[in-house]
Amino acid sequence: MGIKKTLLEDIAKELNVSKTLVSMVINGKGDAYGISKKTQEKVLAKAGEMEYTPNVFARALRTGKSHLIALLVADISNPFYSNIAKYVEKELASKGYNLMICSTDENVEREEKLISLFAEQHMIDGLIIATTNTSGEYFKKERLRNFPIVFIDRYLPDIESNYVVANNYQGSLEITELLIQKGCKNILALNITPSHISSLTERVKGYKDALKKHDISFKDENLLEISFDNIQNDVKEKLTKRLKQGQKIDAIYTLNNHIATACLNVFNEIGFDAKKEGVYFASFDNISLFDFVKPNIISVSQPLEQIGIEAANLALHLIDSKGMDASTFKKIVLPTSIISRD
Amino acid sequence: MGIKKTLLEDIAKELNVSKTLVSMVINGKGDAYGISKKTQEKVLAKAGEMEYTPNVFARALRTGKSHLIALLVADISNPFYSNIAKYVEKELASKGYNLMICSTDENVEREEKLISLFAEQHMIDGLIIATTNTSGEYFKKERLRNFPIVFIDRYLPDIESNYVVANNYQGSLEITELLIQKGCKNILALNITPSHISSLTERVKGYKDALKKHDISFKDENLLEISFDNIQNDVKEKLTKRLKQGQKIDAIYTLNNHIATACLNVFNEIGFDAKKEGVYFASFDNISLFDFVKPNIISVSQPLEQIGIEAANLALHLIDSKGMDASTFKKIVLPTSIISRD
DNA sequence: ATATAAATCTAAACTTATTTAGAAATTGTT
DNA sequence: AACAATTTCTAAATAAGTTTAGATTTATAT
Repeated sequence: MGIKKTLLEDIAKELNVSKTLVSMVINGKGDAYGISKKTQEKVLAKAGEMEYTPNVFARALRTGKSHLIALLVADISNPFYSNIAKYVEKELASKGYNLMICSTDENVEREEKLISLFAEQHMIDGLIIATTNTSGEYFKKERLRNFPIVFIDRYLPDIESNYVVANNYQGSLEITELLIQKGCKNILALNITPSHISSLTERVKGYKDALKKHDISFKDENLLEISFDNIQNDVKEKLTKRLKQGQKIDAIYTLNNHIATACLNVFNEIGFDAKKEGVYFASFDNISLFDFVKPNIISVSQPLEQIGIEAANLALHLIDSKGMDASTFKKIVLPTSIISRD
Repeated sequence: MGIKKTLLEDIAKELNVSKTLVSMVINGKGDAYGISKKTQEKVLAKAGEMEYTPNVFARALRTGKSHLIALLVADISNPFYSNIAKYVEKELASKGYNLMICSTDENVEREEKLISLFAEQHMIDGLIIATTNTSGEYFKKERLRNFPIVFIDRYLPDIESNYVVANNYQGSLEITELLIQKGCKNILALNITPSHISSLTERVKGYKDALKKHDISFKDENLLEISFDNIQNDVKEKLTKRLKQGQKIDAIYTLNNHIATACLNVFNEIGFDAKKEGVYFASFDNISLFDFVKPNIISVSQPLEQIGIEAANLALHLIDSKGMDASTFKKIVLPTSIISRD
């Protein structure tokens, strides 16, 4: 292993002091423990010279703090999550914390295994999670009580929790209204099923309420439920079928970026030209490349940077006020914006 | 902190055995240490019943292994990296390792700080990195000698190292040849500068060699160097200028997905319609949404999954054969493919 | 029954830091 | 100079595992 790592004890020996003292100084507690300025300087100088870096495991073992926070997302390759991840990391780095990003692959068991590994064993100090779980049952475990957890994107209705989400209801309401203003009456919405996920149910609610608000009656045939396991094929089958029967569609509105991409693929496959057909295409979630995609996409943009920053800071807050504040849950709901691309 | 965590000692006391024995059994070394089957069963049953999970810090402190591998990328929000990250994680998870993904923001100091924090302190067992460093100097440090490091995407020419990269030269050669076959003579390439990065220099080389191979002389005015700090503006300025002067362009070829996106933005801004102008648009790197972007993009697709899997396994191999194998470096170069989208 | 070998188990050391309780050195007071 | 009060520092305990060296117990051979 190349060269031996410098230990506290090595510095202590060099300076003929105790490792206790060295530890105190290096942790910035020299003044608090009444170590003379001169000694402090000596220690810091020697530590620098010997390139001392503390062993994080020994430190974490003793203190119970790792300065590590984990971010669990369903799929890190989804730009929605990878962008949030970037901002979470940046914010945490500025506060002396490191981020572990893990992708659960929308797999509940894997999510629970990771939480168990990281959180229950206190490998991490806090957890930020876009959960794929549909019930809060798992999070009620005794071991997770009082563990700092921040939900992002999605929260679980059946437990009290701290969360940072976009205003899915409002965003969905607004984009639907925009379509209505453009003259659309028959707006076909595509949702993922099973969708106990809070963000999606609220988007559906926003869609329906917008219709109601403008006296358009909701029709079952205008909400396609796409099976998560088989998005591409399911969109192809159900969309093709719907396009052929039922009332003519004025707009297609996908409730997340996954379905949007699947739709675009299907448009290509079946040779459906939305522009020619006079059909608007809209989607919740915004991806920068949407700017160049044909057909034009009207989209709801979530404040990714803000979600990241708020989630990071909320996690740090929970860590600092461990237990003190356990009774009050912070629920942060951030506004979305519509990108219309006419 | 809710309920007290179960310790080895707790199990030992319950069963009236030593914690040594419990540790051995739990680590699957019961047979090796000659613990009777009956006792082993007893221990495992009790451990399950008491929901024992080992303290990773204590374990790592004693063994020097954390079963953690870090993946450092320049920008996790870049789909190229986030996709690789997904596959690396999946592969490692299947082998009992966990992945820490960190984004260095193309910032050399941050990269070095993270490496120092993770690798030099042995917080991680291995490192997979798309380095933003331009020289291998930092990696020659005594402390990093023999530390398992796998470079991905980019390697440093001035040091011997283990790496997994796409065949950037070949891919660039092929896409340039494809453009030439389509009748292009004046192919404008846009590169990032400063580009000591191996992947980019090889793409430039592939581009130039393709021209040479087809007896087309390379012109300086057909290779724009875009400043990394200011991609968008720089592309706008230099591309606009080039479009107005010099010989007419037959194709625009961006050397990575960042510049491709910047170009698309500029096309929009200045109202340049590549199709109308009869200009092909090509880019190294492929993003799934490219399928729907106008103008059509001819692109070089890198084998993201394969890169991820190979990198993960190479890292694990290095960890296993710590030091044994230090003299032979594995250099894995994977083939790319062209996606032509006519 | 006794010595030897094999099987099974354990006490204590060890990993590297932090923290507690208290010792030693210095300063101040009379 | 004697005693108290500060200031400065340290030995030892501690975190929770793994590993080493060796102790017991059981089985086998004579």
